[in-house]
Amino acid sequence: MRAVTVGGIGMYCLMPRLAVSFPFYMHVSAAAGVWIEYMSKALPKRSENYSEWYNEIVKRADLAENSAVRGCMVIKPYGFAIWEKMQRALDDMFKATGHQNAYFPLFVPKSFLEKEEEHAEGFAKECAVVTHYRLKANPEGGLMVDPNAKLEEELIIRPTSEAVIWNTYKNWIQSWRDLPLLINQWCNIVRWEMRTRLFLRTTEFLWQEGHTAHATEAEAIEETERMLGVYATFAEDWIALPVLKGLKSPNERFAGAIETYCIEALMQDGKALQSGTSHFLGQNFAKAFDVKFVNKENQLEYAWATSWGVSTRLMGALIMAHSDDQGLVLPPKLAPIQVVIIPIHRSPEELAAIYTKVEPILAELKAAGVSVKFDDDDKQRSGWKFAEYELKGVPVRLAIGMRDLEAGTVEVARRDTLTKDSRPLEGIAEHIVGLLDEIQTNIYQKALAFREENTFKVDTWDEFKDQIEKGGFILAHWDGTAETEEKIKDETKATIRCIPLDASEEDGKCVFTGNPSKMRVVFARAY
RNA sequence: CGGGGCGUAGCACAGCCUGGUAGUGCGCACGGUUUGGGACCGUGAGGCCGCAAGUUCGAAUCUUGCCGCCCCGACCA
Repeated sequence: MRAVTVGGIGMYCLMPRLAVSFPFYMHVSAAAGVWIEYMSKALPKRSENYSEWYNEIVKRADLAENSAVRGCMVIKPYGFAIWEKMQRALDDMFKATGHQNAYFPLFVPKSFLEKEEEHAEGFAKECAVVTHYRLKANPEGGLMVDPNAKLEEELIIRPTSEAVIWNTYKNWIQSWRDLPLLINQWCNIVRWEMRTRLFLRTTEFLWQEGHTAHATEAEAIEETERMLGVYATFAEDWIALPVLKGLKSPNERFAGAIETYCIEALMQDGKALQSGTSHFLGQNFAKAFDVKFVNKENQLEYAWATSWGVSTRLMGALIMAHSDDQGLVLPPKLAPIQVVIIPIHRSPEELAAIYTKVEPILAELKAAGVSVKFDDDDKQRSGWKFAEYELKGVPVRLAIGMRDLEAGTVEVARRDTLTKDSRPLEGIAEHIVGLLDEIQTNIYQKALAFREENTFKVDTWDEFKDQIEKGGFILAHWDGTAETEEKIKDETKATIRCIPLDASEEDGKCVFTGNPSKMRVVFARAY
């Protein structure tokens, strides 16, 4: 990180000395406002260094920071507030589809993890293992692991909970009357990744994992697809993020699954981000953990399983999908603060006068369910606040000063378009409620337009290699073999993101081998 | 695990080549002037210069070893 940030940070540090002569640029916004933007505090530009831009935005918008523990982040209050809003919305959707929350242990005995063979193999390489249960004073100072406190059996810190949960389900499921069993858990998990990035890939992360058991294959598949639908709806309606729904190729399938469904989103740098997965697990786990039930015909059967999850990676998707060079852009539905009101005053008397006008607006907005902050903090000046709330992605900003009091107006600024205009105070709350909806829609439409502009049908290998460098989703024919997929990955770093659920049959030739193909699949480089 | 880079104040860095008062900017504290797009001036606090050993009269600086972090690859939600 250090090497990369030198340019950016170094630049800011030089600024004060050069302030007088340093060029600033103005950009005239579409509606009325003119922005004067001093570059001194600017973020790195997306166009120049996307990943540095991402890292800086996460830190400077106070979302998260690297902790003292390798690969693990501290999610800061502002970032966590966004995550909580995501949790709330998702949790409501889970409940509405009949699920209940429960909690299972952090530790998975090694013998449990071993039981489903593919599952074990898939996760073995990235497990944190607890081998001892006690420390003792080290004669050379500090503490040491007590060699006498070795665990009989190692405990794995859950990389996912299928094993513990299906071991539990064995005791919960006896009859078809016990099914379906629809459980979700919110928790943290650990996957020992080689390289980590805030929110996108951390050693420990927060997620939710749904684990359901069903009496029939059809029911389980229906559940898998239902939850994929929930994820897609959440992504589109809340994150304002258009997603492709599809199936993973066998190579990319979850370890232990018969079929993995996913939602895939396109980020502004042209890379794909897997944003959620829903797995049809067949009877694999029921067999591994001996979960049988008596069906209506009084016959013993193995239960059918699904699991599905989304993680704090969604925060990464949220940031990368919408934000700009001024900072975060939050969809109103997930913004911890939807509206900020900034008074512009010189004295306590002026502030008091402003507040008499602001108070009813605050009340009206709160009554309408809008989260609004009146920032009369005297320690910062208004200009500083403008920049700060832009950095933090607050969707709507109102500024009100003495000029407005005289004119009976208020300045309304939109974060998504960076426009501002002056409006009458009269009826402002109602206007804002409508504006928040408009912003939510606009952000989604913008992201959708971006994805459409960056989705390409490609039919030749040369075109493919060329386009993959430029980024975006590539729709291409594939012969359906793992070998071809592997070779394409080796040559281009592109993977099959998904086989779209809504793809129509179309005869064609595999872009790599020329073998016959019935359908286009989606290729991209991915996070 | 392979290849690069870096550890000096809360943060970002300079100083090291050529050994001898520990420096700059941001931030922080106090005071004043300011306040419609990241204010300015003044004063001040803040350091085991990653750790250990060595060379030397003397080490942030030279040597050796260790530890940690970051970036690029392989692995992944």
